[in-house]
Amino acid sequence: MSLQESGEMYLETIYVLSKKIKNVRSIDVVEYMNFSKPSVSRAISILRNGGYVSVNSDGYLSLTDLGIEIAEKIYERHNIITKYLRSLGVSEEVASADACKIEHVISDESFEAIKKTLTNKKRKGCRI
Amino acid sequence: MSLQESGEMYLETIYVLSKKIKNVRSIDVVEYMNFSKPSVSRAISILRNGGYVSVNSDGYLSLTDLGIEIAEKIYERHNIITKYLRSLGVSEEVASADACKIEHVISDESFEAIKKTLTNKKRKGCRI
DNA sequence: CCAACGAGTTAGCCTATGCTAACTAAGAAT
DNA sequence: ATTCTTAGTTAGCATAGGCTAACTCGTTGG
Repeated sequence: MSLQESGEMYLETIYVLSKKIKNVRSIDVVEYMNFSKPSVSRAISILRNGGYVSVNSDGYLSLTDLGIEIAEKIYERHNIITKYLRSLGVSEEVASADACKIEHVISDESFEAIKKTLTNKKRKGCRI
Repeated sequence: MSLQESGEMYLETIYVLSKKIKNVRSIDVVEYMNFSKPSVSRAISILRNGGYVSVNSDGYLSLTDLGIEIAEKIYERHNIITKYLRSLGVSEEVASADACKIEHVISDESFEAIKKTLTNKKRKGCRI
């Protein structure tokens, strides 16, 4: 079972929330994503079945190794693509919103090309 | 009624086919997109209801002004994004496939920034 | 002790968008 | 003229992923 875009978003959200708060619950995901409790509940159970997430007896969510792998990949993409668009002069909000879409659909090849380009820009001290 | 990603793809396809052949029929769209006839049939009728496409008595498809506007926008995005990824060293097939996804989700702001960057690269004669 | 609240689940609806099976209708070919 | 082919439509299935309504269950407070 390969993950859909929405599954990736859930993993990324759990990952991001885990950096902010010690114990992440479904309700935190609900508030962060502005989805309903049933939507999150179902999504989490699908991710649990897929081996991406585990839920302990207190209802705290954690990512499995597989979940972390995917979440980190998406999160890195989000950050790099956002920075890249920022470097082209795009506003913070728009860059982040676009990165949020693009991160799920871009190929490894294109992403690596963008990442490399960004690194080169930095090395040269380019501001625009 | 605002168009979904799939609707944009159908419009773009009709637009592209119109450049190649004089009279575009649903069956041409079927073959081009590799979708089933019923899928295309339904999509066309939705686009017709939305005022994006018209079908004459011979079954030939044409885009309305609104349809052309959207198709041209998406088609331009496809081309510019493809070229841009190519300029970063991405292979033709991957660049085109990624552009096909990104074209539907990127904001005007980010797209214009990319377009401008590409224009600048050209002006400077940069090859990579 | 019992009511209220908070978190999570279940049931079931809705839309979008792919599909197959099976039909219709028009034109071509035997 | 009957049959075959081609294009398009209709009916209905499946999946993904939102939603609300309504339930459970554990904790907390009067």
